[in-house]
Amino acid sequence: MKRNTWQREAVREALGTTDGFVSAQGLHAALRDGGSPIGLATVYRALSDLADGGEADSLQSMEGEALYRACSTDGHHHHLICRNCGLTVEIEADAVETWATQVASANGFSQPQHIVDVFGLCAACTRATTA
Amino acid sequence: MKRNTWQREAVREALGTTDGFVSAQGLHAALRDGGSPIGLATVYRALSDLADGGEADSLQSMEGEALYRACSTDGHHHHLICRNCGLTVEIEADAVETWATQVASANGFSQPQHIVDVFGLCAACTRATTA
DNA sequence: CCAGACTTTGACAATCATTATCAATTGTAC
DNA sequence: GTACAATTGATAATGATTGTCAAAGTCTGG
Repeated sequence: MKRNTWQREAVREALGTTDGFVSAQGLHAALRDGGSPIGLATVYRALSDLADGGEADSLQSMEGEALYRACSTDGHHHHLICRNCGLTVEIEADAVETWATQVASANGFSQPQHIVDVFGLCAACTRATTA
Repeated sequence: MKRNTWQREAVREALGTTDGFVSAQGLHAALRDGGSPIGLATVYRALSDLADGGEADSLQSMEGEALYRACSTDGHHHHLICRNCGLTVEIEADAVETWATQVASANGFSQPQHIVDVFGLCAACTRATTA
């Protein structure tokens, strides 16, 4: 049985009000700063529950942290992430989906899963870096 | 100045004789089993040197480990990996390359990097699992 | 509203991969 | 061979994540 606790709500809301991807640690820090006495372990649990339930997406940052995000699009999609400021754009990639499936089956693989993410510098950060 | 030590050679060779991706820990264990007194830290250092020098590819497994592999293809390419036995197929993906670049610039992003890997069950493991 | 059953919490310890430390060792150039 | 600087490796340190378990919270049926 799943129960409704203010902690879970807090995590869900904190995720919702964040623009880009956040680490569990970062989200915990933010909640603490906001005055919430929530525990770190609880944030980890809530996040992986949300990810399991499809309410959040997760990915590994290039530094090896697990990052989470509440995504607006319901279905399967990928991300374009600014490696400087964290700005995230959701991208549809039907072409890539079918490509992945094809490549997999062409080589005899079943149950394909794929990791497809694009990192870069957003327009603003590109300007800032160049300047 | 770069020096040639038997340790570096050992790592290079161990990588070369491995089919799929290996974790640093796994490679170290293999070398030790083979009678080499090489140190764990050294394996890590050698691997990241090889990766830097373009002699090896690295990726993050779904379990959060860093995996390494000596790749035959010189240029940029991606991988199709069996999540059960580690069998790896190198795949060319021009379509994906251009797609990534396009998506990035369409959204104002510069310096695009992308992570594109496909995991699945290879033919053999599919049979084994179904049986 | 109340009790009891069952979850969830959270402080803390434990784990796991990886990185830093630093003295001892070993290539390399001359 | 000698001297110098890079490399090694045992071990400690780090940092994210997960396990533990008693205490506290939540839901359900009376």
